[in-house]
Amino acid sequence: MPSARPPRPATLTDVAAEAGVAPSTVSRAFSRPQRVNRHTREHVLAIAARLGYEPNPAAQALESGRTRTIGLLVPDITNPYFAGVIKGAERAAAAAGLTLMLGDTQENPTQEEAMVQRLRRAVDGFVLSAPRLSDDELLAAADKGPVALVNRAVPGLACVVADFDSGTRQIVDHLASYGHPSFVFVGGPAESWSGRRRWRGLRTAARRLGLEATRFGPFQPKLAGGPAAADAVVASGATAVVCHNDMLAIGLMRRLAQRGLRVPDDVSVVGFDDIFGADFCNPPLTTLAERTEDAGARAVEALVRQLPRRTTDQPARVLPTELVIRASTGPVPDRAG
Amino acid sequence: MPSARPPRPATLTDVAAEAGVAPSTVSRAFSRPQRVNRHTREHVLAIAARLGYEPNPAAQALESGRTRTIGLLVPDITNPYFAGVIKGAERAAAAAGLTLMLGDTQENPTQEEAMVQRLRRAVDGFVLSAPRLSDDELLAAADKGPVALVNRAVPGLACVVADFDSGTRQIVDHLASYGHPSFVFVGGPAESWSGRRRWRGLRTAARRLGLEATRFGPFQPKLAGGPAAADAVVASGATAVVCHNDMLAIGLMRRLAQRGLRVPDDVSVVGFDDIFGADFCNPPLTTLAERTEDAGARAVEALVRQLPRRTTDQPARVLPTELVIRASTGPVPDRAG
DNA sequence: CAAATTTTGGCAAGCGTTTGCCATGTGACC
DNA sequence: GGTCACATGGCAAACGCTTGCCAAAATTTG
Repeated sequence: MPSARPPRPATLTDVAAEAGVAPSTVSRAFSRPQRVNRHTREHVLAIAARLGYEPNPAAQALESGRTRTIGLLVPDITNPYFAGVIKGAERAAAAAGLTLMLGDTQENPTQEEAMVQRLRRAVDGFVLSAPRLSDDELLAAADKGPVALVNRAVPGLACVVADFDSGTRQIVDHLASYGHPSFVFVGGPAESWSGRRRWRGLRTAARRLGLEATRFGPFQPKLAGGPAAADAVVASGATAVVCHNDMLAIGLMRRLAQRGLRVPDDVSVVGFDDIFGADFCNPPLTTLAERTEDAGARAVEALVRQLPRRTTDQPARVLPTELVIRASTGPVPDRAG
Repeated sequence: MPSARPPRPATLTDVAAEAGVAPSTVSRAFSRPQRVNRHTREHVLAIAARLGYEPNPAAQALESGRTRTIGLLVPDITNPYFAGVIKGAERAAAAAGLTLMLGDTQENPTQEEAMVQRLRRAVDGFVLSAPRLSDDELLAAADKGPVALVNRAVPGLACVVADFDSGTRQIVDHLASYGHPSFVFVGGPAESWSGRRRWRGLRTAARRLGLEATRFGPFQPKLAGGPAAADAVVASGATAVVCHNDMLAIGLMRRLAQRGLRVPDDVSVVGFDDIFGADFCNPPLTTLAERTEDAGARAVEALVRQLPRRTTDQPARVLPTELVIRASTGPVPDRAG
């Protein structure tokens, strides 16, 4: 063994020299196994293993243009809803040999745009979860590279969305069955597509069943948005509230409790997402469950599918939703007067 | 304007040609502003802006060896504790112009090792949150590149840890003040350094105050670990329980409720972390709060500090903890017999 | 057995930057 | 007016890998 082992990490060239073949052969032994004789390949692989060779991703990316990395942007990492999406995406990405670059856009369209810009050259594509960007901006982004959307449908783009039509109908059915003549929808950010979708579904279902639906908001889709929403609800005298998401619903319930209102005796509360915590808050929250990990995983898969070449048409993948009835909803209160 | 705008993204060379300078000048205009005449620089920058030039990160990484990216590995993304760490790390990384690569190790040392291996060449350094690897393995990893640890202290490595000594003392004081003669510690994974640290602190504090402390476990540090832990606790007849973390504590409380035990009337429960949900579960959980976002941010800062050159010595940064007393703890029950 | 075909491996040209080194221009200093 | 130092810009060699193209070898075909 004449050649000294270099102190720096072994390169493909080192392996080639040690194995007595050309660098191209080593490269192909890894990336196009069938392009090289089995015997040669095994020899090369053995040498590579002995030298502890690991390809330099930067060099690979430079030449091939592929980074084996995808960007995942979420509005708020600390919202357990997105934690689920991240987990699912991470799993699917790992399965595809891809690495995840994570960005927290802080519910901010400007920030989102900036992150897409900044990461664009560093990733092979984006999964955008609940993006706050406009359709046009999203389309523009998709023009420069593969994109998959979670809970946002834009014609022509790969989308994974929850089945809000059926879900909102379930919610309204549930409320109607308890005798509520009306409800208020506590809305989230105006830019939220899923928020608009939820409201649309609720309103349609309400009309069909003869309930009256009112929309309040916008409110921050976090615990912190709850108090303001709760106060508006109290002032309105509503008997039932559907909140933009569980964070808001939980924040609202806490404020309601502070103000002496009982859930569900005085007010029924429904959320969206079925996040971690929805089943052990007090009372346990009735909410529309979404398969968040699936959503993340499906989005990555959709992205992977367009990685080699962009496919022509991408049908929106819609995920089932399911109303989880817990203790935060109940019959309409019997208020004399 | 003689040169046609290329359809592909503009490269540094394009900018150089258009500006009538050498590529090296363009490069320096960006990376070493003071190395080039102000007039020239402004001209170059203007051309670059007009051409929409953005440096190719792969090419930069290849030549410079720096990727402007750091890896963040956590045991479980869906644990809100780590969501906080991630958020803080993301913020600090963005502030330093760095991007985060995220990995979920699934509480699995093997997985953790594999991810470090896989990402090593793609990042400038790692933040390892609650790593399950052994000290030696961690040291070995640090030998190949910068590393910062969260809630794990290894001599010679940059560490950010919560102040468990003071924290555990607060817990035991609290329990003692309620008259509990003893308590059990419901332990998490054996590989968890912070778990060992917590137990050590509790035991020491217990001895000092004349309480008896027993350790159960290991249990999974998730909601799912709660039932088994609860049953063990019930069987033991303990009046107070300190859990490895809040997830476990909440899972345990739910099981306790199912079995007809009231918290805190029959059993007091204390957790660690003060995660999202700890304040609105039923009853609200007494727990040791940790500044998770700070922890993430500090770790990234410590990492950034060793990015240009490794510093000689890294004192562990210790973060304050604070006991949040809520409703899950109370006086020792008055059990006749 | 020669010709045609398929495998297999090597050559060399990049991919888009950074950076060490050198050449020039400019002003300062004596 | 000459010497020096410094500011500025260019040259060219990497960085480690991929890939189009070609040649040699092996295999099939007529």
